[in-house]
Amino acid sequence: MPSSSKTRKSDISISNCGYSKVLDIISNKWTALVIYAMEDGVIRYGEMLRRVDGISKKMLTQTVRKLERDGLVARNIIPTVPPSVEYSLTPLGETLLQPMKELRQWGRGHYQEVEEARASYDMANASDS
Amino acid sequence: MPSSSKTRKSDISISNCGYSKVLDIISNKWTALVIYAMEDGVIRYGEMLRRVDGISKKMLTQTVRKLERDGLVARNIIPTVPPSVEYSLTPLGETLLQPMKELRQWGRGHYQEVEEARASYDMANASDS
DNA sequence: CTGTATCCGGGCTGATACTG
DNA sequence: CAGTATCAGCCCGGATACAG
Repeated sequence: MPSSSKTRKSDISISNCGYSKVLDIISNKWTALVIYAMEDGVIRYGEMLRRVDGISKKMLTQTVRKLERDGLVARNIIPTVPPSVEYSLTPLGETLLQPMKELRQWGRGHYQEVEEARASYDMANASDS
Repeated sequence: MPSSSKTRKSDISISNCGYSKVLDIISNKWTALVIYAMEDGVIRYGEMLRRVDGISKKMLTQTVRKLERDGLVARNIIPTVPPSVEYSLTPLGETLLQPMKELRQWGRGHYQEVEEARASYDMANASDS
């Protein structure tokens, strides 16, 4: 897993908007969930593994590393035996938490409408190929 | 392209949060960009193709169809020769636009910090494998 | 407890060509 | 103009095993 600054796919054509840059950060499957696991403060690795339901160790590490690289998450290694590692949001990460909360609130408030729209759409197009 | 309501991968373990549901809508590569192309009002297919830099016809259609199914976008077919199709946000879509704008604003305001953090991180870990 | 390494399958995505 | 169809590649992400 190179920590290179090599350009990724999303660098090619989505650099004008400024919004896409945020997506590059939070659009991964687990990123947002991991951030939310830290919204109440410091949390340890194993605790996150439990809190973020369904995530694997691999993806948790990968996600948290990326967030650390982006400066949104701080990692604090406590040299005990066995070792423990604490994660928390940086001040920068906290500023991102605000807009994300609004998005979550939108989801809670409107997702049912979305599901109804889907059902309605599928109903109307049920006979199509 | 089935319009089936078959469960997708993201249904398995990310149904508790309510936030993930929003991600299911906007986390695709192009979805957010397409929504933004409509933020100023009605826009035609070809115009979007130009406005959303780098998107292919296939992905534009696919993205816009999904949004239509989710009830966020309205499609208005004008029976001319050659035909033209207008897209616009539904009232529900407009409500989503608000939180998204805040996210975009965050990106504009903080992305430079993120880039600096990345550079710093890469610098510190340059010698690693 | 906190990771890392490897395999591998599926879906997203781009490129291209075709259609009404 | 506004799509659809098909092919192929690549990366995401899950499972599993191993390590400090």
